[in-house]
Amino acid sequence: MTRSVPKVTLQRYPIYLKALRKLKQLGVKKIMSSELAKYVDILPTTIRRDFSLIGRLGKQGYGYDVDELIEIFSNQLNIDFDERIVLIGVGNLGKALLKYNNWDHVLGEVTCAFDKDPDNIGDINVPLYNINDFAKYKPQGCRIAILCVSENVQETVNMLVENGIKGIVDLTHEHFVVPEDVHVRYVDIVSSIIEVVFEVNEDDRKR
Amino acid sequence: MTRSVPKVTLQRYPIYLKALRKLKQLGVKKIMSSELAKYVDILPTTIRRDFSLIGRLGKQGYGYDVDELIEIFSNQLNIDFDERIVLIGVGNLGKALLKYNNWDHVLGEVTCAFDKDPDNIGDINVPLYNINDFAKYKPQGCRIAILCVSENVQETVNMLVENGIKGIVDLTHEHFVVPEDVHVRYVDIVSSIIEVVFEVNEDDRKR
DNA sequence: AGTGATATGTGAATGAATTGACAATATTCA
DNA sequence: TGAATATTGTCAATTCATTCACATATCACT
Repeated sequence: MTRSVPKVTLQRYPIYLKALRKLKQLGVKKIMSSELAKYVDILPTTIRRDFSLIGRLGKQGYGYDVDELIEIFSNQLNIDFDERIVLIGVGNLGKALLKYNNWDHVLGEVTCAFDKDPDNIGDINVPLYNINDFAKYKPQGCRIAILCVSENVQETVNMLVENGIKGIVDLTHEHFVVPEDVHVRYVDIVSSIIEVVFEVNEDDRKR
Repeated sequence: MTRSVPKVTLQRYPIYLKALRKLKQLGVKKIMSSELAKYVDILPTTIRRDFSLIGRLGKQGYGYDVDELIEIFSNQLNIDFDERIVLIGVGNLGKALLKYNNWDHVLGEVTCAFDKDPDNIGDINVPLYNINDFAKYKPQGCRIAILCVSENVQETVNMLVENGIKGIVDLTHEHFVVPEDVHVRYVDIVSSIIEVVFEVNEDDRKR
């Protein structure tokens, strides 16, 4: 992973990983780009190109070894992350996410959570602290935060950034701004719905 | 919206819409591409180009009218409040989503929910039916489903598709396949985290 | 009303991503 | 063991997206 990976490829890696896991579960041992292509609906060439950015993962005349591929993907992605992730805001959604915390062992789990009102939250499976003590309890080297708060979003973000957070996965519906060296990914169901609706409508028009 | 809109532009529309709503709420009446640019972190030219695909929305020497823009976007995107959306699978996550149901009045709320075990679910704020009765209780004209099940994913998807679902917003971690006229958007926190981590790491390397 | 200032909309240039085509190479089977 | 087969990895061509640069249109002010 030394070369710069196109943004779009980056978006496809998780798709591959997910599909490969499923295939493994189905007992598939080897796969070739053309089969995988049908499975994930991405052209074989694109797949091979994407894979080749990580290394020579396949064997000519044979295909790719599923286990090996999963291994390599996880490692390659994992190198880049023994990553400590914190969850900010333990409301309904935050709680639901924590229950997911066994995220397929795809990445480091959520290390701890913060909330403005930690006393009124039931039992959760990670340590929970007051958001005001973020500086104090922030795990060493933690750079990534999942943002689930519903109030004071901008203020919270500012505080996180001041304390070294470099990447935010945003689950609020609020808009906020960050310095340019901080990366945000929006996880927004509403936006996704809009996009799907739009696609469906475009299809309709064509017919 | 007669011309085909680039995929990437499509992904930006919801970002614009969200930002514009926020601006409106703050009392902003007009905005120019350069201001909006700082706000959403997209270059002014890109913004203007994206907008121009819909029509001549702005006024030279003046900028864009916020209200008007929101209006046009919503219309053009066909994000009516009429869109009937169903939720499939009312587990932790599904329940958390239902609590969000007042999605900023951006689009139609979730009309009803389905689960394989509707009796063991507490109080929720929409009608709840057994997934086996989907055909019976599916709202008229409903095309969009939010998928939150954790088991029998493929089977569930097949059933939905057979019953006229054309767009799926997928919150499972499972891989599944759909006919090509069905559109899927993955909402996957794990993937998002992976992407953010990548970006942060890439930044690190550059410095 | 007319003129200057300003921001849009877009053609042309650049840059990024996808796809086609094939040489290189591992595997398989005689 | 060696030839035939099958599939990868990658160069080159193409398609798609971004950005530049400026002509064009609207507003604001005198």
